[in-house]
Amino acid sequence: MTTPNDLSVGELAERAGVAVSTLHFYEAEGLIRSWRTAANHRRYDRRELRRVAIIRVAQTVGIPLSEVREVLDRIPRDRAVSAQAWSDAARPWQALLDQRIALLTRLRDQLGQCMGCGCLSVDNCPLYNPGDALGADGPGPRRWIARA
Amino acid sequence: MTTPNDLSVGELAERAGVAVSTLHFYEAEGLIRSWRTAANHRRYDRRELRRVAIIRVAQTVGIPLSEVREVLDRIPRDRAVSAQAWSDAARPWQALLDQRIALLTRLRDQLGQCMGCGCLSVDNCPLYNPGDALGADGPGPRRWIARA
DNA sequence: CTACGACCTCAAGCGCACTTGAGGTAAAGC
DNA sequence: GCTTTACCTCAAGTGCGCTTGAGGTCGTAG
Repeated sequence: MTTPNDLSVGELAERAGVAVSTLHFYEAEGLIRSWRTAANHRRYDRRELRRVAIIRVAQTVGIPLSEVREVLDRIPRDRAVSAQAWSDAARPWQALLDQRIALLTRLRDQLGQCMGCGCLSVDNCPLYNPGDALGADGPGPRRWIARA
Repeated sequence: MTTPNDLSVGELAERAGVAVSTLHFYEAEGLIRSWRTAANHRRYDRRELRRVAIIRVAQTVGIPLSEVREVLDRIPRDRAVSAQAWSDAARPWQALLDQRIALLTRLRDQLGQCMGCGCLSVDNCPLYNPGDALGADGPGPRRWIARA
């Protein structure tokens, strides 16, 4: 049983729209935090809901969890957080979004033309600039994020 | 040695800005095609360069290779392809880009506010709508693609 | 008293998009 | 002849973001 101010995993999962296993995972990754009941069950402060929501939004934008953690780590848990502080935390992501929107707009406007004209190549295509968007080295899936 | 009209893997890799291993991979996945010399070396028609370029651009936008293949498969190799045909092939991706740009714009304009106001939740946040963008089921990384 | 559901842990699996490594061939340059 | 370089194959590894499975605990309802 939970009070109106703390949530079980099941409850948090439902309210946040994610699987219980996902919350376990986020917690193991240090993105959210819980304490335990006598029965060793997790309890979450209601405010963790906001963190989960932010994680999901960031995922939508393609921000890796490691970066989400960096942002979340700067937000204190022991005291009230002003709306301003949250907005400030979101600032770097807004810049990222700006870049990303610009890139996609460029792609949209030129894709048909470029595919048609055959100009696509490393040297001379206005779109095809690998360093621009696909910077990741090493194995694993390429991430599309347009990094600064 | 290659004639001006066909390329070795190394040449194609350099001109396309990808690793040789990537070309091997794309070929195994049926995205590009080659024939072999007497020494069992791959030779690519120059036009494969355009295919590789398109694959990379699609990757930038986050389109999975399976879908890229579907598009490429509709483009004939045995005859000249009109600019119009290429543009037509790009059409579904343009629609996707439109959606994606709209989503990101929405995010950019509301992220700071939403993070600040604490409205983020499944029920009532204008941004936080999981079905909207994170539709993938099952294991594996979530893809952010806003699917139609 | 037993069944049920919700929770727990830990290890392993999965899908994608590649890369890396081991072991080998074939032609070209010194 | 020897070395270098470019290529070949096939199997296995990598990183991310989770899910799945096996095996177990706890507390309430019937």
